[in-house]
Amino acid sequence: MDRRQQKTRKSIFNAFILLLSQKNYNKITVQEIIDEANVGRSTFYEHFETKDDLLKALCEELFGHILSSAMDCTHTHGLYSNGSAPESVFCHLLQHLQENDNNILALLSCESSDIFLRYFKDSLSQLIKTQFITQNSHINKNLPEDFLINHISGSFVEMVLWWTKGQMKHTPEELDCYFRAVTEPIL
Amino acid sequence: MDRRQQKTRKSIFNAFILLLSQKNYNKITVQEIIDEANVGRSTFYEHFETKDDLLKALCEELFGHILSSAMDCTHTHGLYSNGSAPESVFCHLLQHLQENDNNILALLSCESSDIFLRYFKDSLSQLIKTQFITQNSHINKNLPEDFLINHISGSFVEMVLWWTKGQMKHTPEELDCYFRAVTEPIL
DNA sequence: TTCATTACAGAACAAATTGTTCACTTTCAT
DNA sequence: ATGAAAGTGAACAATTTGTTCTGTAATGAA
Repeated sequence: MDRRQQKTRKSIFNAFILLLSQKNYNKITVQEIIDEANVGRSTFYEHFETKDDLLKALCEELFGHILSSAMDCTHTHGLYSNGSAPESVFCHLLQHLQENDNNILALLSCESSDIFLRYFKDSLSQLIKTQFITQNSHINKNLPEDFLINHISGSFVEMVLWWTKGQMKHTPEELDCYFRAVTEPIL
Repeated sequence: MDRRQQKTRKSIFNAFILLLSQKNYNKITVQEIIDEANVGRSTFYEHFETKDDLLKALCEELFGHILSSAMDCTHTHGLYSNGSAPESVFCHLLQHLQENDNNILALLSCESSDIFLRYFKDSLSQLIKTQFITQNSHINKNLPEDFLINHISGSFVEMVLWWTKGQMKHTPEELDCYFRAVTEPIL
């Protein structure tokens, strides 16, 4: 990819993230994005078809990394590692979020964070689903599998939302502990 | 309130709900709303300042009823009634939703359902909070109270989302049973 | 370094949307 | 019946969107 393209793409992403931290997604105009990114109007539309397209591209870029990283972790350890805490996939995810690559925390705590958490949850559900199939520890409960998957992934993103909205006054390790406390008893 | 106002307001609400079942909130224009509602442009703006204002008014109208009804239920029975199922506030809420007053189910299963569930969750959190204060059954756990409240309300709306997205192939009683299975063990 | 390719800038453009205003008509409550 | 309140419909400026164009500058390969 041309260096110019990389630079432009990154400028637009950064401008977009900055604006998202200031106002609602719906209220952001393409004009504001290109002003902040300092790129021409036609340039924007050569990179992205619409504002929604930009949003989608941003989500894919950000959560692609995180989820694939988590996927590796899951392969070696399972969803929860048997026994002690630190290798939990969920803890791994939380730590990864706290590292704040690409300013992802700005997105998860902004006014439109729902959009990103929804995207995150969908990816997370798929991850958990594959894990459930190999694990089967839940069969003895008479709860529908897709209900359980939805509950786990949903609870996780709701926790992340609570975490970020409250200025993140907890460590990933504490959160992981809380999450285990409310999910392990039901598996 | 004048009959004309009632009629106009209801027309706009219905048109809005219909459109929400067809396309994303962001993509709906005021022009489409007034065409569908068959009211004049100036009339719309006499009732609502903006589209966002309409959304807020709709939420207040719909969830106002449901939540106040649940509030009464909570006062007499507590969050979960001691012992047997049918008086559970959550079951009551689900039954209320299934009655589909004002076509609320169309909103909870539409593309923009997040918006409504978010509003619903905020109201629900307040309800649960007051209940927790009087109940205190969770003090022995070392989980932050606001984390627990967020977890309960969050799990509930995620369940409702799962329910509606899956064409509601479950009864409120079944859902209540599932919900108890994943929340009672942690209280 | 040269040079063809590719990306960007910037302006202009039509179309759509928003929110306001105003003169007019209809409906309501008494 | 009549004044008051509500709705109509058209017109309006101001934004916003997405496209198209010409000219300029950066890139990467030979």
